Amino acid sequence: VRARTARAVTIRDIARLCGVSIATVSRVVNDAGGVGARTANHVRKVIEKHDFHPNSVAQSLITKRTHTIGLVIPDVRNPFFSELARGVEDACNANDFGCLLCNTDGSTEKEREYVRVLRGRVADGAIFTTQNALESSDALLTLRNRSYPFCFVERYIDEMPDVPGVYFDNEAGALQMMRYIISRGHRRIAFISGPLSTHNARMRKLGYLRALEEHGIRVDEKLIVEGNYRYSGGYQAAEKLLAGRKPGFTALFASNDLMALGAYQLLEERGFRIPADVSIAGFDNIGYPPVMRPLITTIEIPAYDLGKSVTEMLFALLDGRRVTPLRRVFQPVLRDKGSVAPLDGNGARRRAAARLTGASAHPGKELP
Amino acid sequence: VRARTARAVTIRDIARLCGVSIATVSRVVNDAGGVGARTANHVRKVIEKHDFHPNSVAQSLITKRTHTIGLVIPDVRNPFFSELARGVEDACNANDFGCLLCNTDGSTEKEREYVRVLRGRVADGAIFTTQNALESSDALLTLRNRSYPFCFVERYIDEMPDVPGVYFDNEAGALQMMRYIISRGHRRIAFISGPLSTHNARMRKLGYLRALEEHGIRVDEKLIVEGNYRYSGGYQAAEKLLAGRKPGFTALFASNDLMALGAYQLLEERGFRIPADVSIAGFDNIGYPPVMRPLITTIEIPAYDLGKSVTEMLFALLDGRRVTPLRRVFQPVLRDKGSVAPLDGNGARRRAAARLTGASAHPGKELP
DNA sequence: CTGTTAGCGCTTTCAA
DNA sequence: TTGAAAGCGCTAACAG
Repeated sequence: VRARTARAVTIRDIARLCGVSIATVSRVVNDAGGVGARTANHVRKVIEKHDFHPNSVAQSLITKRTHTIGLVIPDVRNPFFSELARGVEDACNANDFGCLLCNTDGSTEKEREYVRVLRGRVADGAIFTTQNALESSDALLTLRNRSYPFCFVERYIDEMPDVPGVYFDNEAGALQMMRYIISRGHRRIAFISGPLSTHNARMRKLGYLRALEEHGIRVDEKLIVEGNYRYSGGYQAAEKLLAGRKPGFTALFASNDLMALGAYQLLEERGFRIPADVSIAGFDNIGYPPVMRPLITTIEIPAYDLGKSVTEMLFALLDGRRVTPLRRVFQPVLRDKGSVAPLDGNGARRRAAARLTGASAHPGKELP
Repeated sequence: VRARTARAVTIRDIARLCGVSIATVSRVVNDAGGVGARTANHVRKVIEKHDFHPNSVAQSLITKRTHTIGLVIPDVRNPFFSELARGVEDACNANDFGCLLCNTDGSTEKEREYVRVLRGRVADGAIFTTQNALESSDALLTLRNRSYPFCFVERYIDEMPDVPGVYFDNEAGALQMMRYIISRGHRRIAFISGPLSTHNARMRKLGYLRALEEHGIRVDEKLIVEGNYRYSGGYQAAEKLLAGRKPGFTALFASNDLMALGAYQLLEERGFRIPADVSIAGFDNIGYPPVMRPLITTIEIPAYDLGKSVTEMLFALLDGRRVTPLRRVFQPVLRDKGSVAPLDGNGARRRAAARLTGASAHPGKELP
């Protein structure tokens, strides 16, 4: 298979074929006007006939625009990011831009590498999302120093307050969920945070703490565990929370749905019924097919809209338009799916304790 | 916010700063050799100091390689495609390539548009996946005529037998599943196909039919419904299958997991228990968090591997290497998750009929 | 209205 | 070992 790209027809070929200069051809190609109707038509016909397509690399070299942006995310397979990516891509598409997909797996190394590639002017600008804040910011700092246009989504870096971004009000979301849980009568509420190196994890935790304070509930450090936003992390965190054998809580609030589900598995394995024995709440509102159970009461983050929104923000930046406000913040919506039960007195806790010796509901289940 | 890209430092700047020619700098940058050690070191130091990065657009113009490929898929939000995309991206990354994400939603219009963009030499090659075969092939035909390098994954177009591709043996997968279902005692097996305009849907159906023939089971057209690979499509198809009020089947085989789940919902709403009353099987093995129920016995398609594999195939094409074989076919693996129950005599069917008047298990559930 | 010309930033002969 | 020079395919003044 000899598949090397054939020599493409160039603007010069068309010019020669039409007996005009390449400038004229360029003008009709770009609808720049200033070309006689007859000439223009003829040129168009020849272009059509020979299926000429301008070489966009050459165009980019001179216009200094590639019409491409980079999207740097941890992993497209995470439903949250694929949703976000789709929002970005749709916005790009609407503006005749392409979107370069960059998966970092949260690795500073990979992110740095992508930054290197992007600033080679492969992309006109870039969008960066969640990452451990400090470690990788040096790469971003050089970008900023070169005044390379970029925006953040759900990524907050203290050192760069001037970078435009789209955010979600994580603290408000956690606060709202906590108020709801508390309104159902719970006072002993366990919390599984995200990795506290990330800004959003810290904000969610802040919301949790704020709510406790607001209701005069004493913070119990034994009820707080740091997770990693992954399923297995939720499972392990729940394991840790139950270490003392006595479930010191009637409700469990995980910082994202995946961890909530991981915790759900552990709890179920230990014989707890949810929400009868323990209530569970999550964050993200990952969309699964409607029949899928369990359903977790959660906070919805409009990932698609976040993606679309940053992209438009980035375009404003690219156009040299004023970006106001510098930050756009999306507000949370609570999605009640019934996994937080009302608490009648101390009942749930006592029942839970009683079930502790019960057989595992799902003995041989593996973690991913 | 004035964010227009600042003038970047160019090779000429470095040359001047070093007192050498740009050719020398170029040699150093590309490790082309033929440069004195002292000069090279000095140049490297200056490059480092001024943070020079070669403009890749200019490089591309001359080398005629952009180090980017295009990935054209229906929708990243579909877990199958995000998995595939990740495989593609990883392979790209390993070869210092970028991956341009192109979502078409199955629209011929969008696909054509992307083809136009890609052939502008934005990408060195492209990967195309599932789509209605005939309608959009004209765009692909022009690509081929221009000998633009591209490959298929899970997309088969009769008119282009010479395009390299990576495939999944859909017929074998369906056959394997059917044999399994039949081995459990089922003879009345309903089938929900994918859109028959696609090759893989036709192949899966073929596997279904082949298995029936193999076991001397008469084909009942009333047990075959065409779906659309979507959740709602599975729901509606199941509705149609139950139209006569009597479930004329003891097992239901859907051409993908999403439809299987949609059908599951309908069946459950109608009061059937699964798999006690009706068995259900799917295709794709979409990965959900481990606690999630229901589990559907299914055929696994290694989407990630498919993606990785085509990408490597495309790279071979780009290198002018011989692509052999022209087609790579991945084989199915059955994942038993317990949704296909053994059938004892006619029991299941009779029980199912009896339950028909029962109340809906999930009354107010909405479709997406 | 149209053509000439000078690059965009880089790679790559070809000479020295 | 190094440099000069010729482009890659196109756009954008600037003349005519």
